[in-house]
Amino acid sequence: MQIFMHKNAMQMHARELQRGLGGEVKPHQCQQCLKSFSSNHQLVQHIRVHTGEKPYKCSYCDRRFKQLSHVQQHTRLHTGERPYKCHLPDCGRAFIQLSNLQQHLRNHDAQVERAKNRPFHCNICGKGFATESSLRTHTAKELQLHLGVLQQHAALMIGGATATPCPICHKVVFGGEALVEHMKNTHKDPNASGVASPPATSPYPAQAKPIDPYIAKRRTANHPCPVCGKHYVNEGSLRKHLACHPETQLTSGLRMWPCSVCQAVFTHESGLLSHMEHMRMEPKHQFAAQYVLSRAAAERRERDILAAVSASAGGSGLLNLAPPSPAHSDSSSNGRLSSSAGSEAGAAVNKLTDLLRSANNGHQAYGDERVAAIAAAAANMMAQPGEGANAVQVAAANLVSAMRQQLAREPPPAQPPAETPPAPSEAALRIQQAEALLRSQAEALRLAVSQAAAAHNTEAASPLRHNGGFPPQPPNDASGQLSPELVEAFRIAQEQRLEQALRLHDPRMLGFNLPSPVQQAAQQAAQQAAQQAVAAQQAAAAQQAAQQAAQQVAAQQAAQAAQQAAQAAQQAQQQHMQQQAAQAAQAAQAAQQAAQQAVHLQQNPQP
DNA sequence: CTGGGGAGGGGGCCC
DNA sequence: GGGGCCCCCTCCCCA
Repeated sequence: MQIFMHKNAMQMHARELQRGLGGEVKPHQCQQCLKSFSSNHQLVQHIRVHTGEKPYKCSYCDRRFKQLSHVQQHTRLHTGERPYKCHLPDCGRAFIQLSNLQQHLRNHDAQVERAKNRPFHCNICGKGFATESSLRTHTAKELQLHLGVLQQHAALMIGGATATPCPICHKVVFGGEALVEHMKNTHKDPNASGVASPPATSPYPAQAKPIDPYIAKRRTANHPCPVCGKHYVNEGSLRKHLACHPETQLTSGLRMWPCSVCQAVFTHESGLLSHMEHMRMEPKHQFAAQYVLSRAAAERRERDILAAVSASAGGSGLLNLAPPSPAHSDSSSNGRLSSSAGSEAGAAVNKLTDLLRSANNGHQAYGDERVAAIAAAAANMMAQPGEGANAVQVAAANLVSAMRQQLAREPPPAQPPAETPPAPSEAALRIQQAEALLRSQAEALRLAVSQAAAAHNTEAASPLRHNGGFPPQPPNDASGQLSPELVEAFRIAQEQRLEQALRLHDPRMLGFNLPSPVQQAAQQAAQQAAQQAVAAQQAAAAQQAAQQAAQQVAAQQAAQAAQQAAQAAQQAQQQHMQQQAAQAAQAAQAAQQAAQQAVHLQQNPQP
């Protein structure tokens, strides 16, 4: 590039010299501006500047130009041809004009220079800062904005691989059937199929009559972002905008592995890992590389540990649930407890599984193993003998309550008639939301377990207490054995945490040893985690109290308490007091759960 | 406000 | 002489 620039500069300089020294005669002068040209052809071309004449017309649209070359350049807008490609690794951008590529290359150089001057990078948005203090200021100021972005990402992640953008309007629908419905209803396409379009070499959808991107752009701002819905007048603006939505790579059900630093995308995890390995010393990639590589290593360790735990504890769990791994589940068991379980907890799990299945509206394969495993784990803990209710049991009750509430949630009041059941996409979305909720509940459960273990500090406590709720090794004796369902529940919680850490590029969530510049941030994160644990404990205590009160007094009082707590939660939410709202909501949940249990006890008095 | 890409247009050179 | 191509500047829009 440097050579190129020098060449151009030298050419320009040579021309100026030639003119300045009078080496070239320019007999053709414009009568309006008195400019001189060496040929009549150039003069005629120039005069069009004054007359406004545009003799060259685009064959694709109505635009006209003064020079033929400008038509040719413009035509690339219609054909999509981008002959000037950036040769730099991990870029691959292409341009219609060479000058745009040259400017782009200059921007690359400028970026490298800025990266040198700004070595402190935000783990979330990637912005660079010259000093650590300015980075801290940014982190404190932009936290709300970051949270918004992360929530947006999380919303799409709930959709996961079933989130499919419409090839015409780019609206995101969930599932192939929903896409078919959307194509029929919105685009009047009777031949719509849910099959994703083949990988397009062009950024525009493959159709019998291709859409002219330039015409489309000139007509209206009809380039909607499939994630946030904002519209852009041209493809470039949308593509630029899409850089802030890495999850838009999740099209056609094919999982992609994007680098959040340089926007490079890989079709396999190994590609991303080798990319990070290669870029780990580059300043902008430094943090992201460390976390991505660490996450991959941690996941490998997890898989090994789980395999060891399953091998040693398999079949000896309190609940004889089929192992959660898809490889071990089949259509006959389908996550349902065997009849040998026979316990009340087993019945509860079976009921929950049925609820899941009915709410799933026929999509039985979706997440059955996971949610059934969580339910089994929760019921398992509830059924364990102990000295009264403890935090773990209460948290488990909370989990089950949340599942019941989520699964019993009715569709919106304006229900369609019975002959027109809700669209499969809605049902699938509800299930996905339910799973997201259950995952967060599993995380809360993990916190409650570790908090309870730390508080009581008993020797008989679960082996979870020293490692954040995740069982790292097989138990030593039969009394300390964990059921595979419980292992799965905690594995899911851990997996969720890892996903968050990956998306945040935040080492604090992984608990790794950190380099000194980020230790302070890690301490802050640890404090926040401790606060969360305290909040969980408080909520659990409130639940416990409500549960006991309901059992001792009456279901009516508990129901009243639940109503009051729900009102408090609503009030707190209105005041944007999210933490208080969460606690109140948990209390409400617990009270409701207590009410249900009290009713159950009244109806089924136990000996 | 700044950075970056898209796009239009003027002018020069080569064949 | 004219067509074709290239270089470069500039403005606009968007994040």
